[in-house]
Amino acid sequence: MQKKRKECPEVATCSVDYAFRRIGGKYKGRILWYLHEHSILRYGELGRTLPDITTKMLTQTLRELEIDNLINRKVYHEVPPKVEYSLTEVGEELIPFITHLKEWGDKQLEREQMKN
Amino acid sequence: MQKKRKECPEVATCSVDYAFRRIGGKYKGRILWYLHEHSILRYGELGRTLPDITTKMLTQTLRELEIDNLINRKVYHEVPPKVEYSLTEVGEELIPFITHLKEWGDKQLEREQMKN
DNA sequence: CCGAATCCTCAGGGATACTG
DNA sequence: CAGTATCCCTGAGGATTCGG
Repeated sequence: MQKKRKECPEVATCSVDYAFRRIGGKYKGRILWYLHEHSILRYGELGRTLPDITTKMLTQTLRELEIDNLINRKVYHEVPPKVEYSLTEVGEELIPFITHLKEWGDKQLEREQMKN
Repeated sequence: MQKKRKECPEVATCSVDYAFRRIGGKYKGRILWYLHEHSILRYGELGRTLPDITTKMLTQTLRELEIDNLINRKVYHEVPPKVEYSLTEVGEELIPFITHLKEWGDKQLEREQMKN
């Protein structure tokens, strides 16, 4: 264990780890889900949909998702500015599994309700 | 945005966020996946399967998964000691979606190979 | 309206040594 | 073998201010 932490071959080629690094973080799951539900959302709309996020994290997270080719960013050069975000095809491919995960979460939340 | 960060109702009841908090972190995805692949793994076997993990994180992560009722911990009171980990039913319910995610990751990794 | 730029905090994680 | 116990550090994320 823990020798040569970086460049570890197991980690480098593990698709589970690969995928989790791409959708990990505090907000990526919810952003992908909301974009799926609404098809298109503007920057400000996303911000209101995630009440606990700061502009810094919103921008940063959107950039990462864009670089990983999970979302599209469409800029309207108007005044006032307008930017729309939507899922790419690759991003859409993640939806079935986020749906699965959400259903699981709903079930667990219900179970926890039962106890109280 | 960012007023009253904690106890935000949207976050408290969002099942997507709920689920991601339970399977987030650096190792949980891989641990669940390996436990699914092997059915039962001992502490040391898990450690060898995740070459980049430390004993501290391995123990800590296993405890969290156990508290969330995703894995079973079975202790054999022998010398030398022996502890086996396996998925609970609730944990098994996550497998279809981790499978989905893994397939997605494999496909992305292939695409990245193509470019090089 | 949609960010960029700073500065800062803190918790997730790492290294190392020790134990029943 | 299967952990504990410490100490430590990095980087994800937060608060605030400024700009086109």
